[in-house]
Amino acid sequence: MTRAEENYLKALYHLSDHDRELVSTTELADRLDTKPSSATDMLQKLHEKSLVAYTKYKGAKLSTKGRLKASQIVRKHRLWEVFLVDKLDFGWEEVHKIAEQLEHIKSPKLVERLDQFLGCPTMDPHGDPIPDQKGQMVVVQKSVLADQAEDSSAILMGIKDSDAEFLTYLSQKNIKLGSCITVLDKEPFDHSMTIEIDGQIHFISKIISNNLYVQAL
Amino acid sequence: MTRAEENYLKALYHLSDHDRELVSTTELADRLDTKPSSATDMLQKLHEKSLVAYTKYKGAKLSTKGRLKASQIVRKHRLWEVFLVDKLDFGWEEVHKIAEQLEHIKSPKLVERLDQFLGCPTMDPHGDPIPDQKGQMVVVQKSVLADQAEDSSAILMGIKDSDAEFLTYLSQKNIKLGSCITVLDKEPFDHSMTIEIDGQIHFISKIISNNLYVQAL
DNA sequence: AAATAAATTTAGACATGTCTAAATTAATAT
DNA sequence: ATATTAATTTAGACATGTCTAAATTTATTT
Repeated sequence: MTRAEENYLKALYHLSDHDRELVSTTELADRLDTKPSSATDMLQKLHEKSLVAYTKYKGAKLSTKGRLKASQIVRKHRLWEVFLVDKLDFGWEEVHKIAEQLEHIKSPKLVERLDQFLGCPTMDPHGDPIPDQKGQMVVVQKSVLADQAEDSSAILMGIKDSDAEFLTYLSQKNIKLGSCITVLDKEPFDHSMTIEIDGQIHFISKIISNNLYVQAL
Repeated sequence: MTRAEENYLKALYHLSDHDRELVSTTELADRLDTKPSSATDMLQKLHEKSLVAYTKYKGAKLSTKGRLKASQIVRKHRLWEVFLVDKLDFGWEEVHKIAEQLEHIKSPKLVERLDQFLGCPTMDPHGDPIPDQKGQMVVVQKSVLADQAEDSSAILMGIKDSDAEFLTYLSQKNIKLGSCITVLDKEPFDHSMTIEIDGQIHFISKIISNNLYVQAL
């Protein structure tokens, strides 16, 4: 298993996460910041290895074997993120890039020892679930802050699109996983809202509120 | 910096450690389990990058820049080894192969955070010194158990050639860093010796006693 | 249903790092 | 000092993963 192969499997895993049946070469190429022709080459290779079901001009999806392999990479990625945040005091916006390297370390024993060392966490620092060795993970009801009713409260459970910039934005506003958010006001016009967190008032746009997973109280 | 380049720098670092002035392509190739022609190619490339001083048909040695780079890789290798042994309870014979992967992770911040997390250790699990950010490390008097006088005692400080098989052998005999070793008898014939560790008697050959660094008491 | 547009694949090229086999240089022996 | 041997380098090839440009297939439009 080369690093490139692993990256393609992981990309397919995430793209088919949102229940798209088949992933196109263009989507895949965009995700991996490469060209569709490169994606084609790799899909053919992964198909040969029975990790991907690929039909010319149609698209690709992971085989059972491929999905398991991908989930193990995601497992490693998220466990290392927990390590970086919980043990080395990194901010949640810093860990993704480092975990992208660490996820390729090959040692099943290391993964399981790390898992135990961290207390077998089920969620990573962004609220994403950590698959177990078999690829299973806890399923959480994902509702989005944007859909929360006025004058109701909710706990921040996860970040939908956790890119570094957005995470920094949240940190600056002292918004973190587990924070209790109260919706004070919703503007019907642009769907922006006024919220309260730890006694502080914030105005957030719909783009923001749509990116925050919450659990209603 | 590619992984291959890093491996060549590290190999040069270790080979010139024992104060050989120039390293030959054959030595380098042997160490990296590759062919001399490949070593030549890489040496020319590293010379271009001013990481290595290389003269055709003569040999190569690290430049100041190259040595610093190499020491940083060794630093990472040894810090990760400490992590694996101290935090994840790996045996000292298991960690080398995993650390060979971890040493290539690129994140200066990670290295320094890890260092602090581990309590800024100066030695790795095999008793080898850990270079600091500038490549400096503690210099320890290295005497070898073989040179220890009869009826004297010494503390095990390090392993000269710490390959996995040898380390497993030592673990089985309950010999570890810090163990107090008393030389009961030295056989002048083959230089084998009888030693006592934690009340247990062992007979060891000169090959073994030559591989154990000790500090006399 | 044919023509155009968009997506996808193929062909051929390049970079990296490796190899084998041949050529060259250095070391050794007579 | 020359011949032979050993070490080293060069030349040309291959595998991986990428690219651009051209060819092909699918989707869309009229």
